[in-house]
Amino acid sequence: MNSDEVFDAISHPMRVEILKELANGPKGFADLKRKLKISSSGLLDFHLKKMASIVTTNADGSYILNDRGFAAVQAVDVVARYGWQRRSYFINVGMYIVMNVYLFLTIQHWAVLIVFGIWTAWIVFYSYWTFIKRRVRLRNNGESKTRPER
Amino acid sequence: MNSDEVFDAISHPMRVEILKELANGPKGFADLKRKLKISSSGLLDFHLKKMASIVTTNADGSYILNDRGFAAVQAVDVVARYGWQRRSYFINVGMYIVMNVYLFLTIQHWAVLIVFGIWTAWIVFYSYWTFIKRRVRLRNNGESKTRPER
DNA sequence: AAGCGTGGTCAATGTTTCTTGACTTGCTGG
DNA sequence: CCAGCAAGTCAAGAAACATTGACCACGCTT
Repeated sequence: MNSDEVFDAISHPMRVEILKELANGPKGFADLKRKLKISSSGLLDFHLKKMASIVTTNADGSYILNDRGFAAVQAVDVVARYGWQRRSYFINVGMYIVMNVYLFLTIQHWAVLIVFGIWTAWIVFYSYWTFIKRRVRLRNNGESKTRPER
Repeated sequence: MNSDEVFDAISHPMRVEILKELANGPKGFADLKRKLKISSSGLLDFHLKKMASIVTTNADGSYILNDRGFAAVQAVDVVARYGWQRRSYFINVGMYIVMNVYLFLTIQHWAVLIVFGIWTAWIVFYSYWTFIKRRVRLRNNGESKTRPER
């Protein structure tokens, strides 16, 4: 999926508003105009045209998001929600440790090894995903401050 | 986190390139210039200034991403990777079913109920997250086609 | 001390994007 | 049958963005 187009389509505050409106279901032209308090039809038309790569129309002519549109909704979400991934990682790993220790102590059965093995594989993959691919950091690195204005 | 600024900062192909470069570690000015094959210093300066909300400098003056910058990296990733979420959902649920049936048949022990209970809770939450919050769809809904050019 | 590399700034200009407001077309209720 | 609304289109101007190229200051090295 070519992301340039998608980010172009959501790089204006009004378009992000439109995206959020459409994430809640199909909306007609006048409907969007009212909800976003846009006085000019031309303006809404302009922005809808800029969003052509993520918005389509359904059978009755209402605007809806296509797959890339929903991807865009998620992108907005990810940006708004960044910081929680660290926490959910610790919850996940904590659960892994507690549950496996518990199972080992309570059940003496070889099948527990299967559960343990698969769960361990999952945690290894999840750690790789979190820290290597998604570059979530345990704490901030040598970041100092924003570039000084001169 | 105000997402408008973040999407503004990555709404140009060159800035996405810069983002990807910086995701691999700190880079100096001339370093970025070489890697991205930019001939003009002014151009790089312009784009780095547009990215001020997601890029900062570290102690030795190299450019690095801040937290919002890494969120942006993820946003790019999410857009590029949309479509895999459906698949990973099915893999996850499939694993849940196979493993629990297997455990029930192999181990006759009440502690299996604990595993089953927690795992079920997780699957319910995961389904909610996937379909309600992230709006991943099992198949396309009444989407017809892109808005016709007139 | 002259030249080179790093790490920029700034003004000017061309290109795009945004916004406004006037206009069109088709349908519907009174 | 015509007023009014939905759903737009389009031209023109203002504002923002992208790019170029000239310039500057510092440190190193030969």
